[in-house]
Amino acid sequence: MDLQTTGLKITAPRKEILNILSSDPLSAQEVHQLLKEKGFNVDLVTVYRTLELFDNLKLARKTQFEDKVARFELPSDSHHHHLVCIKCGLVEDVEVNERKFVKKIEETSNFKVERHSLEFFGFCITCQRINI
Amino acid sequence: MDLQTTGLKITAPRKEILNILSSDPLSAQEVHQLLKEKGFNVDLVTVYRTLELFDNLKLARKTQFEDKVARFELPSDSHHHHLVCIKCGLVEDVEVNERKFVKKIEETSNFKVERHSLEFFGFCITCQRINI
DNA sequence: ATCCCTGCAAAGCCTTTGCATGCGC
DNA sequence: GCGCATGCAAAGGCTTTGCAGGGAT
Repeated sequence: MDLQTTGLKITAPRKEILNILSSDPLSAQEVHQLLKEKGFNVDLVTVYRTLELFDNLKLARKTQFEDKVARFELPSDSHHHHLVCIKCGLVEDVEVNERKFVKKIEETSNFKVERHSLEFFGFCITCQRINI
Repeated sequence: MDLQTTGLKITAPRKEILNILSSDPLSAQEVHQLLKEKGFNVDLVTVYRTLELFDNLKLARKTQFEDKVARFELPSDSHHHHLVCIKCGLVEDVEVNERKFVKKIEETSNFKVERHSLEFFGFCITCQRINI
């Protein structure tokens, strides 16, 4: 769904935030910082509200890692997961085919699985070399 | 590791908190509430500190779901994951053999995976029947 | 003109920190 | 008695809410 078809307004902050989003999950604060660097002074509250809106409209997807800040990324066609570097914070996308798991779990547990989260934490290639 | 061998002290709050913990992941606030119900008035801050301590000593394991509150459970011998009911909040343990995934990911991505999180969200059997 | 959107301020919630008192060893 | 543990108060960080002014349609 996009903004026009819902009767919602296309505004400068919304356009800029949508531009900044990518397949890398960004926190509201990071988006806010990036906006500032580009010369757009948008209130942090507006960033939060806009990201929440985008998530509702499925223009973005909200994810949550261990660090308890919410992150937002553009939804990609393929369902994917993340590799999060514990040291430098780098986030890489990774594809995993976990349908079998979900199916098996539904069969053995009587749970109806709606969604799942699967994230990997470790060291990216750079940080492995730098030696902790 | 246990308290004695580390030189740490065995106190009433620590004993009670350890008693309350189970394989169900509980938040600090929930532990605090349960203590109160049992007649133990332990400060919420103490609960936070104790749970953090237990996690460090591996007496408990800290996990984090989507709701951004940390939860603590007794570590079971088997590495397991959770089924979280979106409606009633019930948490069930589930075992999944995901070693193959981790191995494959390390091979294809150059990431060194230290740990991962895998949680499933859906509807428990009761809430499926009650009809949302 | 209408209603939505934004910014500012403030509050809410979970969690952490500082400090003096208290308790286990 | 020493040093860690606790309680109380307060702060910190992320996020949400209230409200009035400004802007898109």
